[in-house]
Amino acid sequence: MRVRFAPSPTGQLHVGNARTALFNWLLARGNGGTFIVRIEDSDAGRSTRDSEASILRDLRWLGLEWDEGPDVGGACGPYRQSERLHLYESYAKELLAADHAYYCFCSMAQLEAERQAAVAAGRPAVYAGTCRRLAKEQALARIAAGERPAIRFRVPDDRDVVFQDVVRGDVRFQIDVIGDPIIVRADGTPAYNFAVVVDDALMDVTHVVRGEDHISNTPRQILMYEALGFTPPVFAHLALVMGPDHGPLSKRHGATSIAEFRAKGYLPEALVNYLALIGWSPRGPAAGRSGGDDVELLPIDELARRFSLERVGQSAGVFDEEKLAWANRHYLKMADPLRIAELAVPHFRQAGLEMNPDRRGLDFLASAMPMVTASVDRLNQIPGRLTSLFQYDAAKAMADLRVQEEMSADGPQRVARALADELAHRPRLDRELFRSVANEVKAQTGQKGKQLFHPIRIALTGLTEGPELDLVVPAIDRGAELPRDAGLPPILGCRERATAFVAALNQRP
RNA sequence: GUCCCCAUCGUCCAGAGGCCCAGGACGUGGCCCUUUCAAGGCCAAAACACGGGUUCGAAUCCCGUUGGGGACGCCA
Repeated sequence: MRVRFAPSPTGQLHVGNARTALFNWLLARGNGGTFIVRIEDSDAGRSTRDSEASILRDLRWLGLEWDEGPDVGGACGPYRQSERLHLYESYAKELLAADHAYYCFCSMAQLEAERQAAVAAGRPAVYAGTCRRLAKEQALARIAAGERPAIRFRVPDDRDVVFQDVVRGDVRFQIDVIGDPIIVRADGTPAYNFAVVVDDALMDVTHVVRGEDHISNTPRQILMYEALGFTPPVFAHLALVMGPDHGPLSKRHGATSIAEFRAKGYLPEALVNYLALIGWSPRGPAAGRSGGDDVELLPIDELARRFSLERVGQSAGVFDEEKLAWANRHYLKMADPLRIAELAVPHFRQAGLEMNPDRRGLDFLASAMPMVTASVDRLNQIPGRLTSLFQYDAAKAMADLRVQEEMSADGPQRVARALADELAHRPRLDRELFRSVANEVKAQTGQKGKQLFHPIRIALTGLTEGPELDLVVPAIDRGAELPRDAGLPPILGCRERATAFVAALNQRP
């Protein structure tokens, strides 16, 4: 089995295309097949190397490694259409010689007028066939005279085209709605429908899995396979991914490119897992209705093991970022804290916290991850959840109305003072020490439960909400012990915080 | 306009004639847990687009309607 993903390098890798790539990858990996990446850059004007590089980078980031491709080579290269021009040229000659193709001198304006006339008359908007019957000598003469024709494939007119689509079943196209497609443009470059056929055939692609937007190209491509003497591959057309309004997914729905999702702090394994769930389910008929195997969150290898084209759905799916976020939370919790810490660093910087942590700094950040990964959707929310670590300003905290309100009562004030006193003669806190301190404060003030812990939270973090104190407090004091050159912003210890807070408390009107 | 595809809870899926007065997941609501916000646990509401057939029996098969999507490029 040989499958391919063939993006045209004209922009970012979109979630829809990424899903197509993923399904191809799953199919190949689940069947011991070969996954090929081919760059469809036959439109030189729109294709860029930057775009190619970013698409390849995104595919790698998703973990969709390929066996053959532009940068890794392979037996059927080159893998950029722009480097295969000689091949298209030779096959075009072959088609011309066999009269399966002909020169077309029609002007764009003429074509456009014919198209409009056809639509107005209620006829299919296909090429009228003006140059179809042009004698070859005549065509050659016009070329000799300096005209630059395009080359069209001659679609037979005596039969409909029927093919078996793995996800759609039998698909039949009436032949009269298939116009003769251009296979070589006037400038000599190959057109899409022709280049794919030549490439897929020469690369021995056995299964073409692509978006449904290509389904209407399939009959002409099949005709070309036949004219060229190649055996057509198995086709599978995937329903498209839609936006929440059931329209085409677009920027107005929010992020649409893989790069954007990465930038927002989604993990590749979450994106891959979620994408696999649009139009496919790891639950087979075997799962039954009594629940059974209802697991949707699976590692990519397991997805590949279970994947089958036959089980791919036929209807379009709406992209649901909420469900993506759910998958992301899951993988955030599963992931190695050190990895998450490393991934979070750029987000801290983006949030305005300059840092360049070394090993010790990263270990510290990693130690703080368990208290946030459970309560966050994405990496870019981590800094916000951890502000209490790096930013402590007693005066600023006292300026908060909610804080003022809470601290206006006698009980909370006594808690804050007792806490400061207690901390004054204590070493840096770990979890156990913090508990004993809390107990001591409780004994001295008679405050307990919420009355006890909320003031402590405010005094130590300056905030009225945040991660569990049991976790934050030890983290703060671990951070306070970090050497300056660990590459993190300085962290004020709990003792200093409590003292500063009481001072601010005393100063307020 | 022409052709092609699609149609189960708000969303993603399960369902391949009786197992379904339809099952799971996300989201939503409620409850529990809890020093806060979350997380987590439990419970609940929520769908077979419509109309005709076929059949003893249809979410499942057929036809039509409606609705949605896609394609009709010297873009891919």
